[in-house]
Amino acid sequence: MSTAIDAASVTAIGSRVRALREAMDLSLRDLAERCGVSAPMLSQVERGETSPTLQIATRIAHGLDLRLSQLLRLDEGGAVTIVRTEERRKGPSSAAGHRYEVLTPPLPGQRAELSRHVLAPGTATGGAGDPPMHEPGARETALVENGRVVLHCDGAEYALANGDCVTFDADLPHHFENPGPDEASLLAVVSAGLRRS
Amino acid sequence: MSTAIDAASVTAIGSRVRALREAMDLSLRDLAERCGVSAPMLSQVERGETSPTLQIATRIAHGLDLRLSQLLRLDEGGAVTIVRTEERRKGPSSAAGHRYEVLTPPLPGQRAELSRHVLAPGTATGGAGDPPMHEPGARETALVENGRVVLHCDGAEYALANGDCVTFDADLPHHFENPGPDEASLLAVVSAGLRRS
DNA sequence: ATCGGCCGTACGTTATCACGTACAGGCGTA
DNA sequence: TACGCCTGTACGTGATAACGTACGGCCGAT
Repeated sequence: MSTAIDAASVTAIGSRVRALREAMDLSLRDLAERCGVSAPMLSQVERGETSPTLQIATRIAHGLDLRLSQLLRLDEGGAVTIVRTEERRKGPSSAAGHRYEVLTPPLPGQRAELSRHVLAPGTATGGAGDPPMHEPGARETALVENGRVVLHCDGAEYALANGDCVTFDADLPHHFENPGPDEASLLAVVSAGLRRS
Repeated sequence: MSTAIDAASVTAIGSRVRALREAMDLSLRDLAERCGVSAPMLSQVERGETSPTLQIATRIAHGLDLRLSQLLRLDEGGAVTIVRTEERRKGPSSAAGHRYEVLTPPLPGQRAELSRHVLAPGTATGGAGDPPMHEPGARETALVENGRVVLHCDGAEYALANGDCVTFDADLPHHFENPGPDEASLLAVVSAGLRRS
């Protein structure tokens, strides 16, 4: 089932490996020694004649000083995508005092989603209708643009001032709160984002 | 060689698949039908008793509405890391008219690097000493904070106004230019960041 | 010209992946 | 209780991934 797509991506991996290997100026045997995979196997993989095991693929990636996930990241579409200011997707203006916009395009291959959140004094993200918690493995980076906010993450609190940048596991329960007297805004980068069907 | 690491990550993948499947409330046979892989195979993969082929792994990922690269991204670890405003790493102030700061911590597990670039009128990123081009597979998202910039990517040019957001493959040759009369600043999110040895 | 060394690939063997079927255990219903 | 239905796993078979070895082709050195 869907073997066509599979085959395509598999051969893509192959040429990718070859390109990287040649870019590093390694012979098949060099790479074979680096990663513990036989040279003929590498040759077959590069030519798309076989689909390596995750185990083997991991070793190949490591031999190229890559993580397997990085090696496979050639799938999702290339080119350039622009989202103009007026095209931004607005989040539901549900929770009082909290509004946000998503700045990145809604592509499935998108690895990082950028959004800007504005919090009125005394309000917080995570109200009903807000994006609550992220999928397992998700990771979030937030930059405080204006004002002060408090990050509540997995029970703990972290006070953040203007310009501070915080990174945390987004699959833990979390939300941002604006305690101060002034309006606060922050940029959030969520890297991961899977989706139910 | 390095079979220990392999085994670890492979079994990790397994539990990951199981967690995701259960989170989607699917039985083995449900997922089997969704992705075209037999239920017993899925069971073995989930328990780490076998290392699936890239082909099979791809199908499994698709059955979970994921790209394989996303499924494998469970590597690097967690917690919360804060970079205060005054702790930011400054980029080399080499190129005249271009200065930048890195906002995210220098952790190896970091998936997305956030940086702010300021361009004086008539200048561009990519001068000598600047971060030139990114590793293969890297992907970059940029948000124009102030002024106007032109993205040069792989030969083509893209005019960006204040507030525009652009996403592109960062392993292509690219740089930003500020043509306008005013100073321009932009936030860049680079997701990937691998490293040669 | 000829040899040595390295390149990438074709061959044959073994290990194991992936399948279909068949089984033990839990749950709601008749 | 006994039945049907579903869950997840053990078994045996065919396909194939991965190995080691061996071959033709290319380049530099002697």
